[in-house]
This record gives sequence, structure tokens and C-alpha cells, in this order.
Amino acid sequence: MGKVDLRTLAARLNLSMSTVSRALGDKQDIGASTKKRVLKLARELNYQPNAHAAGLRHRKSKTIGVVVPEIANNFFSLVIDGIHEVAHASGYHVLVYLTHESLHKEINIARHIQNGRVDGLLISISSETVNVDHLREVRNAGLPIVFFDRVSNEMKIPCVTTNDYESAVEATHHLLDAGCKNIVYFSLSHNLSINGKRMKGYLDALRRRKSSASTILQGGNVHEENVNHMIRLLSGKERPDGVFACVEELAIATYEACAHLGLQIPRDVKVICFSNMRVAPLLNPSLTTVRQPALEIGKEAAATLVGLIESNKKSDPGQVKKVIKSDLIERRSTAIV
Amino acid sequence: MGKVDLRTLAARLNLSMSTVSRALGDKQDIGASTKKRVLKLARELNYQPNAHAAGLRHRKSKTIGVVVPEIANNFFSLVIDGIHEVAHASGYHVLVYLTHESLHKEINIARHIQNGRVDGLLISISSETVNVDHLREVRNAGLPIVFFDRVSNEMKIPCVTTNDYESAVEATHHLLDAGCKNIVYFSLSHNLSINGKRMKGYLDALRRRKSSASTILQGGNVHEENVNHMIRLLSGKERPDGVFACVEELAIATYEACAHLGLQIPRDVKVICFSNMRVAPLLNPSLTTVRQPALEIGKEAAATLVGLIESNKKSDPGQVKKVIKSDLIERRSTAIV
DNA sequence: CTGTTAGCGCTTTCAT
DNA sequence: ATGAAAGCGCTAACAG
Repeated sequence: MGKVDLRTLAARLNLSMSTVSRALGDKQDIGASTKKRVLKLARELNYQPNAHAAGLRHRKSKTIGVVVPEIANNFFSLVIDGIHEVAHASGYHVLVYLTHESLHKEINIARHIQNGRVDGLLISISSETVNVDHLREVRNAGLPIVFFDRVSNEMKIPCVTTNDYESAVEATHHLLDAGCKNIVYFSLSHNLSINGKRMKGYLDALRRRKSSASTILQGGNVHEENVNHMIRLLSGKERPDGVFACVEELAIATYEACAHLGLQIPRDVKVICFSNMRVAPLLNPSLTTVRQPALEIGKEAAATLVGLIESNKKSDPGQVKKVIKSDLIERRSTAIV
Repeated sequence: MGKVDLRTLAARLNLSMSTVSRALGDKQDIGASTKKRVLKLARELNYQPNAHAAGLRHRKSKTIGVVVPEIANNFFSLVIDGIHEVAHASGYHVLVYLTHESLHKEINIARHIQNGRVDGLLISISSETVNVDHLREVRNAGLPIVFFDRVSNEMKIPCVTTNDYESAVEATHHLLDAGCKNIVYFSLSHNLSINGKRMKGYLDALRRRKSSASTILQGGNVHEENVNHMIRLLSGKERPDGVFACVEELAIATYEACAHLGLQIPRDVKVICFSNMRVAPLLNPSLTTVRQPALEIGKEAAATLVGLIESNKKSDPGQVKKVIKSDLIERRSTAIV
């Protein structure tokens, strides 16, 4: 089965390539019957127009790039699912890139996509990313970018996030209402926007209630270290009675630390976290959870980007912030554990 | 910042485009000093060779397509992580496609990639896929394919799987050794290869031990239904005392069913499953688990595909089966729950 | 060692 | 309504 290209079709139909092209492209100035003939044969031979040729001609790839810190993560994979849904519906393909939280890789990726491979970029920046010159470069090359979840304030471009601040306030109130006097905020990298917003919500809520001592415990990428940090903290003399975990990973680390020390959740320690895994609520009803609408974030981000790509106004859209509300904090009525 | 292309570079250096091209391509027949000059300017101007033009010329996209049933799934996202690692190291980009278990979508994807967009395909087929003509078509178009995890025996092409059969035998022995007399096999779609191999291992193990009544419970894609099926089964007169869950999703459904009925795992019901989520072992020590080496599967699959692409021998490689061993069944020595 | 030329497959003027 | 021809950006003969 040799390739079938425009030339093949044209030859078999005794038409010129341009006519065939017009017929397939649904253009003006084409005879109805000719068009029908062309479409028929194209279908028969399963003609697939070469993507490179079309891309070269149009300077469009019909592809969007998605850059995430990691994919083996329920939140990001759900986001990608949402992106996919919208992208596919709009005829776009999805190229996925992983930074593994490395700024170096992020820069590399940014470099390597300025070659027509993608028409735009969706990105959730790595925890190491403070300077965003590499992204400016991408935008200067004419590619629209949309931030999601982890945004940078250094660039005024559209971003899609959740109402982290408000949810964090609410989550903190839950802990306070449950009687916590000594809460730990289990934190992600301090330069991450989501961490910043959640921590601010947390601190503001504490302040507003003129309440409680508070510790900030800095978590990292290494699970075992997170567990050990928490174990150390929970074994201290002033044992915390509440934990606000910035992401699920840290809640799980907390869970393991408690198990290690024989502490019971929620009897000894109340835990609350931002989470997307369906499993977390099963672990312990009180360990849960502000659910982020990952799928919706993905869809919204993709829709925004596709919009930017297709209305190729060079005019900077400026900073359009779309905030998608987290689900309210849920508690299971029936305790499982 | 206008585009910088070969022409730009050539003009600024008073060289011809081909010389510049050669310098950048690290070809023979190029003056050392010229080369240096070219590379220097290219770096300065951040020259990125147009992917479409190169692709058109070489009939290569340096891109591999990955087709998975779903991405919001720890196993598949880990596999993609592995694929990424190898692909990136070999200079390949990764285009991800989701079928959401729909054969229709799978066929569509197969059609839409026969246009030079990808150089090869990694696929884990949907649960609806029995006939694989759409994949034959892809291969006939000259694209190498590698199956991973969920394979089809209809096509003799390389596939990367785990030792499902052996692991299932072993897992079953664990349940029998724990004293189970009435085990349920909680099954996926029957035409999935992984389900077939695991179920066969399960049944063979039972037979070999001349043991136990056994029920096959067919699970599906809808979580609530899975839970309800299991609740119904566990409420029957001959309540099963063991569950072999083909995948983690079904183990979680079982977990919820038990919780709903007030049954304790493992006291009332022993549960074992194939799993990749780090969280499952936390749920209940006895609920665990045959860990599939997802990352390794991804790496191996990608390496195999890249090999096929680069050694562009038209000769059919035939069916090369690579089996990657699952981790042994693990039990946590310390009970957490 | 370097330049000239042709062409990858497609779209799009510009003729007819 | 159709065809001829130019060209997207790059590379690989083929000259020199």
C-alpha cells in the first residue's frame, strides 16, 4: 500500500492537483460533481493529507503543547484528560512534556517547541521556576501561552486556577472548628503560586480568629523525607493537633507519620488537605479534602488557548484570570475506617 | 523578533543555505571555522529548525504516538512517564491520545495519524477492541506499532507485558493459603488480554489446588455499579471470603462494598489485587497487591518502538514478546489500619 | 570545502 | 470551473 497523496488522486481522476486540493478543502470555485468524485476516491483510498506539508504551508501544526511537572499525579492527569477533550473536539493534537519539577528541563522544552511543532502552550510551571524568561521567549516567538494551576505573576497572560485562597480559609476554619489549637501547615515549595495562595488563606484565617500557634513545615519531592519531617514534628513536646496539607502527597505523608507513631486520625491529629484522588477520602474521612476541579481546569485552559490561537490577534490579550471554584469541603457522613 | 530561518543565517554569514544546513547538521565536508561561525550565530539568534520542513523532507516527525484507554489512571500515567523518559532521551516528542475505552475513538485516532504526524505507535487497546483492522491499516501505512499491557493476539507484532499469568497464580495461592474457601474473581472486560491471563492464572491455581468454589464477577467502567455488584454478592447467603480484583479500581470498589456492609478486611474478606497506586497499600495491608512495573513497561515499549523506527527495515520483526516481571506480592509487615 | 538546484506534499495566487 | 506555477523551510544530490 503506497502512499496516496494529492498527485495520486489527481492522476486517477484526470484532474490537476490544485483542483483536487480545492475539492478536499471545501473551497469555492469547484464543480459539485467534481467535488463528489474527488471525495469519493479520497475516501476509498483513505487519503490522509500530509501533516508536515500542510503545516509548512499554513504555519500551523494543529497541535498544542502541554507542559506539566509530572504526569503520574492524579491532578495533572485529570487536567490532561480535560485538555484532550477540548483539543480533540477542536481538531487539535496534544503533545505532552514533563519537567519533573526541573527548571532546566522546562527551559529546554520551551526552546524545543519554537519550531512550528505546536501552535500554543499550556503550562503549569515547575517548582523551581521563578524567572520566566524562557516563556517570554516562547511568547515572543508568536506562540500564545496559558498558565493553569501553577501560574507565574511575572507574565501577564491568561491563567486558569482555582479559588485556592478561599478554599484554604474554609479548610482552616474546619480545623479550628474541630478544636485544633496547634496547627501545622505542611507546605510545598514557597515559590509555587498555589502554595502561596493556600498558605495565605490559612494564615489569614488563623489571624482572623486570633487563633492558635502555627508551624510551617516545608515539604519536598522526596516522600520519605516528608514522612520523616512530620514524624519529627509529631514527636516533639508540643505535638500539633492539626495538619493542613497543601497537596495530597503531603497528606499521605502525614498519614504515614501518624501510623508510624501510633497516632490516630482524627482523634489525635486532625488532617485536612487539597486532593483529587478518589482514594484519599477512603483512607480516613477526616483526612479529606478540598477537591479541585481538575477536568474543568483542563477544559477551560484548552478552550482559552484554542481561542487565542484561532483569533490570531497579535494584540496581547493581557492577563485574563479565570477562576474555577473548588468543590466545597466534603466529609463523608459514614466513617469508613 | 521575526523568525530566524536558514535563509536569515545564510544571509548574515554570506554563506549559502546548504552550507549553513550542513554546518548545523554536523555533516561531512564542512570547514571547521565555518562551522564554528554558523553554530555561534545560530545560538545567538536562537535558531530553531522548522519541524514541518524537516519532517516533510525526511518523512520523519521525530514523534511517537501513544494511545491509552485513559490517562487518569496511575498505571497508564506511569507508563507514559516511562515512555517519555526514553523518547526524550532519543530526541522524540510524545503525542498522547485517549480512547476512553471506545473502539470508535481508537479507529478514529488510527486514521488520523497516518499522515506523517508520528513515526510509530505505542498502544494499549481499548476494552472494546477485538478486531484490529484499523491497526493493520496503520502498519500497512508503514508505521511500526508496539503493544503494551493490553495486547491483541490478532497481530503478530512486538508487545511488552508483565507476567500476569504467573503473578495471578501466586496471588491466588496467597488467598488460598489465607484459608479462603469461596473466592470471587472480580473481572474486567473479558476480551482484554490482561484479564484473560490473570483469570487463567487464577483458575489454574484453583484447579491445581483442587480448591474452592469460585465466582466470576464482571466489573465495568462505572464505579458505582461495580460497588453495587459487589455489595449484592457479599450480601448473598454464600458470602465469599476472598476477592481477587483484576485491577485496583475493582479492589477499591470491593473496599467500599465491604465498608458499606460493615465487613472487615481482612477479617471477613481477604482481598488481593493488581495495583500501582502507592495509596492502595495504605488502605489496608491485606488488600495489597501485585505491583506492575509501569515505568519499566513504558521505557521498554518506547525503546522497542524507537528501535523499530530507526532501523527502518521493512522486514516484519514478527512477534517479539517482552515480559517484564511484576514485583512479588508485597505485604506490609506493620498493619496500618 | 562550498554553491546551485531540485523537490518533499500541499495551498494559493494568477491565468485561462 | 480548472490548471500552471510558485513557494512554505529544509536537505541532499550534483557540480564545481
